[in-house]
Amino acid sequence: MTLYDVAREADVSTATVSRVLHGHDRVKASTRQRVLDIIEALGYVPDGAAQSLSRKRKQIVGLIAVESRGPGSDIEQTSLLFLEEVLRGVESPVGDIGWSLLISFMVRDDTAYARLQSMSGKVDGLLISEGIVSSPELATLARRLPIVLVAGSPDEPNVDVVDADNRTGTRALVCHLVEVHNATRLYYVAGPDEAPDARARRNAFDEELARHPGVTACGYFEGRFASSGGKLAAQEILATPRRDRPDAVVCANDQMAIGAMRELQANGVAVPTDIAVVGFDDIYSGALVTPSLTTVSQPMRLLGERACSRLLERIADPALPHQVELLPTRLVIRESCGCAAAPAALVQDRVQR
Amino acid sequence: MTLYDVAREADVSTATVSRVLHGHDRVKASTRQRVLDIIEALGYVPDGAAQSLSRKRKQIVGLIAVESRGPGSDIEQTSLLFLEEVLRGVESPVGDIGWSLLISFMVRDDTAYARLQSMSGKVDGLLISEGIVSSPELATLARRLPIVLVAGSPDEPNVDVVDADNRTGTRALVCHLVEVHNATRLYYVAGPDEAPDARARRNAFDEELARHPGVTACGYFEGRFASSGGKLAAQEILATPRRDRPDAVVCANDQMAIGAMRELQANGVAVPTDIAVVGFDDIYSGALVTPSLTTVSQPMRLLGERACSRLLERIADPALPHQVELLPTRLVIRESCGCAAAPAALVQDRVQR
DNA sequence: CTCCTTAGTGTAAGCGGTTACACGAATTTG
DNA sequence: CAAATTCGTGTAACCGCTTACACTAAGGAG
Repeated sequence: MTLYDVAREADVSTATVSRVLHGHDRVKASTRQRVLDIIEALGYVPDGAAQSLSRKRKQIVGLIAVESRGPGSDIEQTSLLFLEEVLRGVESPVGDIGWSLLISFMVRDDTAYARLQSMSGKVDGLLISEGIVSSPELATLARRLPIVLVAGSPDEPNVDVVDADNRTGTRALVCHLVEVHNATRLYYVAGPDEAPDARARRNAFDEELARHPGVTACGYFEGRFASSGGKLAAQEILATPRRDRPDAVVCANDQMAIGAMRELQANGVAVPTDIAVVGFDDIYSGALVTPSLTTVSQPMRLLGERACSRLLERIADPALPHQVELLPTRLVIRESCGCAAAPAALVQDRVQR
Repeated sequence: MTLYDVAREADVSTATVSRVLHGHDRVKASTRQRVLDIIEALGYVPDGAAQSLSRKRKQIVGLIAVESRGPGSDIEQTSLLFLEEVLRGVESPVGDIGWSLLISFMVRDDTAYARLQSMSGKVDGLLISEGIVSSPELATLARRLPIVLVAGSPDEPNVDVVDADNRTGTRALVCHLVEVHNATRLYYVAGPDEAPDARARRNAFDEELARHPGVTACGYFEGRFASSGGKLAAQEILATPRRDRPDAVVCANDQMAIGAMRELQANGVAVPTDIAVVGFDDIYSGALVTPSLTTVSQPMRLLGERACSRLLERIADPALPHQVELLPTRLVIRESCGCAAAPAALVQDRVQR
C-alpha cells in the first residue's frame, strides 16, 4: 500500500496524490475528491520513513531519561513522578505540530554514548535530562544536532539549558526555616554529586546559610535521592547526643525527606516539634504524609514544555543564540517545617538575591 | 555527512562501508579499519530514516498513552505512576534489540483516530494502553500493523492483549474483607466505565459479592479514578445515617481510596475501625498514608515488558495466533482494611475460582 | 597449467515519498 | 484574436542506505 498504488488507482500521478495529501498546491476539486476516496478505500497511510528521508526532517525529537539503578536508589524512588510530568510537558508542543517523541532510558555507563549516537541518527533534536555523558561527548553530539539540557548544568557550550531554579527555591526554604522557625543548626541530606540539580541545591543551601550569622550546617549526608538515603541520614542524626542534633533537616528531594521523617518518628523524635524536616520537588505523596511535607515545587510539566519548545525553535533556526532558562520554583509551606496545619493555601515566599 | 562521504574518503564503495557498519559480510581487516577510522574522524552516524526505508522496518514501536483531562480527573491523579512504570517495562525489550520507542499522549476524542493513523505510519507496531478508539477503528488499524492492547478489553479480534488480572485481584481483596474482617455491607467506588480495567474490577466486585450470601453492596459511586472522586464518594457515605453506612469502601484505585479515607477521617470517621477502605494499584503513596492502604499490586513494569515482547514477537511473525495474557496481581495487606499494623511482610491471599 | 572456489569489493536498483520543473489547456488581458 | 497568465497535472531526480548480483584476483584442486 504505497503512494504509487493510490496514484494508479486514481489514475493520477504520485505528485498529485502527494499534493492532495498535503493541501499544498491547487488540485481540481473533483480530482482531489477522487484521490481522497481512493485513499480512504485503500486505507492508505504514508510511510513515515520515506517522508522523513524525502523531507530531510524526521519530525521526531528524542528524549533521554536517566535510569539510575545505582545501589541504594531504586527506580521507584528516584525519578519516579518526575519523568512522567516532564514527559507530558514535552509531548505537548511536539504533538501540536504533528511531530513525535522518541524516548529512551539510559544508564550512565560506557554504552551510553554509543546509544546516544544511534539515537541521534533518528531524531531532529535531543532533550537530555541530565549529564549522562561526559562534557566533550556532549559537545560532539551538539555539533551534529540541536540539544537542550533539561535540568542540566548550565555550563555547557553549544547547548541550551532549561532548568528549575533550584537555587532560589532552596534558599527560600532555608530562609524560611531560619527566619520563621529560628532554626540555627541545619542538617543537609544531599543528592548524588554527579546530578547537576543535586549540586545546585547543595550549593544554594551553603550560600543561604552564609547569609545568616549564627546559623550553622551541623552535618551533611549523601542520600542519593532515595528514601533509604533519608533513613540512613536520620539514623546518623539519631546516633548523636540529643543536644548535638539539628533543628531542621533539609533534604535535596522529597523521597529522602519522607524517609528521614519516618525514621525519626519511628525513634521517638517528633517532627516538626523536635526536628523539622523539609524536602524538594513537591511529589504527590508529600501532601499525604503526617505531618505534611514542606517543600519546594518545581514546574515539572512546564520544564518539559519549555525545553521542548526551545528545542523546536532551535531546530527551526540553528543559528539562534544559546540560552539558559531558569523556571521559577515555589515554596510550599505545609506542616513539617513547624508551621501550623495551614489551610490548603500555598504560601509563596521570596528570597532576596 | 552521509555514507557516500565516508565511502569517498575511504576510497571504497558505499556497499563496503555499509558492510563494515554492520559486520555482516567479509571485509578485509585493513579495509575495515580504514573505514572505521574515517567514520570516527568524520563523526558519521547513519540516517535512521534512510535505514528504515531501505530495510522496510522502522525498528520503532509506538506507545499510546491516554491523557485523560476529563472533568474531575486531573492528570496528576489519573495515570500518574502507572504510565512511567509501564514505560520502563516497555523500553527494556525494545532497547535490548536496538529499537526505539515512540510515545504519544492522546485524548479520547475525534482526532484520536487520525493521530493514530499518522502514528501507524511511523512505527512497526503499536502498544495501545486503553480503548481510546472504537472497536471497528481498532480493527482497521490492526489489519495494517500489529497491535497489542495493554490493559485493554480482551474481546478484540486481531489484537493481542496483555493485562493485569484485575478480576482475581479484586476478588481476593473483597474476599479478604468479608472473610477476615466480617464485612457485610460494601460500598464500591468505581472508575470510569469506558476504562476496561474499571469495568473488570467492578464486575469482579459484584461477582465475588455474589459468592457470599448475606453480604451486600450498599452503594456505588463513579469516581473517575481521581482522588476527588473518592472524596465525593465519602461525602455521599457521610450523608447517610450512621447505621446505613458500609463496613468497607472498596475503591477501583488507590488515589480514590486515599481521597475517600482522608475525607472520612476529616469527618470523624475512624479508618479502619468504623469503616475500612481499600484500593487498587499499590501506588507509592499508599504505603505512606495513615493508616497505610491495603490494596492490590499490579506488576506494572512486567505489564509493559510482556506487552512489548509480545508485540515484537508478532512483528517478527505476524502469523502468530492472537493471545490474551493475564498477569498475576498480588494482594497487599496493610492497615486500612483492619489488619493490625503488620510487619512489612506482604501477605498473599488466594481466591477460589 | 587450466578450472573451480572463495575472498573482497563494486554497481546499481530499489525503498516510498517530495518537489522543481515542464507542459498543455483554459482563462484573462490588451 | 494573439499574447500572457493561471490552472492542473505529469515527469523524474533526489533523499541516504541496503543488498542482490556481478566481477576480479588469488588460492587450491586435479
